[in-house]
Amino acid sequence: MTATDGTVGKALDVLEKVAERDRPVRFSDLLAESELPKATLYRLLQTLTNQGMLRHDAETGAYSLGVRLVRLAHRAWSTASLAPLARPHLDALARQTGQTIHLAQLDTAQVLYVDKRSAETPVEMFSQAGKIGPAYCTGVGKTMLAFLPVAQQDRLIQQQSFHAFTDQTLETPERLRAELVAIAARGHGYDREEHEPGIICVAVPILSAGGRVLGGLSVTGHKDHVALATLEGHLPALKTTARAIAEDAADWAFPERGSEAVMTRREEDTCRESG
Amino acid sequence: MTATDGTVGKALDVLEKVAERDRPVRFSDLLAESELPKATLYRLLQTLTNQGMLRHDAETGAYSLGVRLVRLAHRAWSTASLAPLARPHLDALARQTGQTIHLAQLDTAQVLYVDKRSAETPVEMFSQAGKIGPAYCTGVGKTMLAFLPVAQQDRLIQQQSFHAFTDQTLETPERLRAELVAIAARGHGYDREEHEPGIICVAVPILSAGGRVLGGLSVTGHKDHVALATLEGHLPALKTTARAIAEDAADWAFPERGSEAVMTRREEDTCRESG
DNA sequence: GCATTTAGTTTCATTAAATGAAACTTGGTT
DNA sequence: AACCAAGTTTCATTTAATGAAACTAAATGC
Repeated sequence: MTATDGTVGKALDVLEKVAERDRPVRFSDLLAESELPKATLYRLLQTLTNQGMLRHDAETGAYSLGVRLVRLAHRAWSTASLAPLARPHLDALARQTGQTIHLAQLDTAQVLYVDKRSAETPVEMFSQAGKIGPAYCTGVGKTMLAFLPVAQQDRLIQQQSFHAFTDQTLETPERLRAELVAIAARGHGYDREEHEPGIICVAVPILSAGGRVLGGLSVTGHKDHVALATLEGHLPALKTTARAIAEDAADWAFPERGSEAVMTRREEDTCRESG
Repeated sequence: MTATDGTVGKALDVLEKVAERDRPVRFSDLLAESELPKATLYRLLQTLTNQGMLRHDAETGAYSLGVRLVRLAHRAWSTASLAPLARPHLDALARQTGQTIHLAQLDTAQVLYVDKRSAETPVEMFSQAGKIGPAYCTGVGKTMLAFLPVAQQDRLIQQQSFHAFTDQTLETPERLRAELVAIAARGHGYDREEHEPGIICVAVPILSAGGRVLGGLSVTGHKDHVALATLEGHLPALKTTARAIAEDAADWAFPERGSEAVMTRREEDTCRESG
């Protein structure tokens, strides 16, 4: 991001710029907010369009994300995210707790919600997921940070913006660090209206056998409807679910180094029963 | 793809290579199937990892798709595909017909299924969608091809592989071309077990006001369970749905050049009610 | 209807970055 | 201990990216 990473880095930045907007963007718009000189940006856009990562509407002249990205998206979703594998576990947890469940992973210094389940809207996948949030003031965010190796933790703390969303938000690296120590000692984290007034949650980390942070899991509620103590009551279920997800992830990640083993879990990527 | 497009093209090819496998890939595996020299591949992988497009597991040394791609996924999905916008329409159509519905778009010469709805599994989004299939032997594929400008149509026909999935598969460009003419004249296409034995479908194109192919829509069934005539009976509903989707897409794509207008449809990309 | 601005595209000498052969390091084998 | 395989680094060479500026096309103003 900062260390531009050559041409590829620039190209990906451009891609990101297009992705940020949720409407097609014209060349000049991108040019305005980009450091890049006209010709460079132009050629990058051409390349990305060529590659199917962007689409260029001939009529309006606007760029939008391309279908190739959508295809990669599916792959990324089912390979890199815990979501598909965690699905049944989240379903069970949602049913059991009757509360809103979040499944998150770290995207550099931010929290990426990869799935969300609420009691009311039973199965709502990609529509709700895919969103990002701050790490320093959310239950899952802080909890994931808490279980990171110190070096990485320090780096990410420095990257936090420490905006005071509410009067409960931890506003300094020091306070956050203290909180992380407490979370690590306790084994789970809280969100006490630090991001949004009224919203509270209890979160646990999803850890690999080696102790690596795979993701975070939380039960969330509004304090007018549910007490923090009630949410804490779901801790055993949360922990069981987190462990179950971690186990499934381990089975999947590398069953036995190098073998092309079983492959039961995911269907082929070509659409059968086509139409 | 063929015209490597410089460094960016190569980097994206590498990304694709990783995406193809549904397990983490080791450096040597990629090296084996790549044209690129060791050092070049190595640096590209580093760059992509740096950029968050890939993840590199320190323990196993394997590469997998990164979370940044998952985040882009959400964006691509909700921006570049018809899926989110078509959702309510598909729900209605599925309810009305009681059959399996496919929503597809063209990804270069292939069909990309962006959503699928079946009577049995009511809402199943990303898990089922995102898959790709051949254009020359699926209902949606042929139908989309049929409504393309000739130049593009010719180009894409040349890119078809014409593998005989079943004994019904159209095996030559000539036969396909004849079929496309018939589809264009008729306004809708069929799949008569051309891709999978037993699977039949009726498909219509989703066309913009200007006649551009936005996507394809189909009702699919197994011939043991439903007659082609029955599926044809759903044609009015299919057409209505296709038109409705096209209209929504038009409204969305460019409401009034350059204005930052209404923006009612999609929520902000940051997660509220966080957890 | 002509001049002018704005948006997008192309050119080309310069410069920076990608390249890849080979050397090196690391960890596991026989 | 010698060997081998996998991954990483080096560095002179080559190639491709760069960006200022010129150009074109369309839209807008006078």
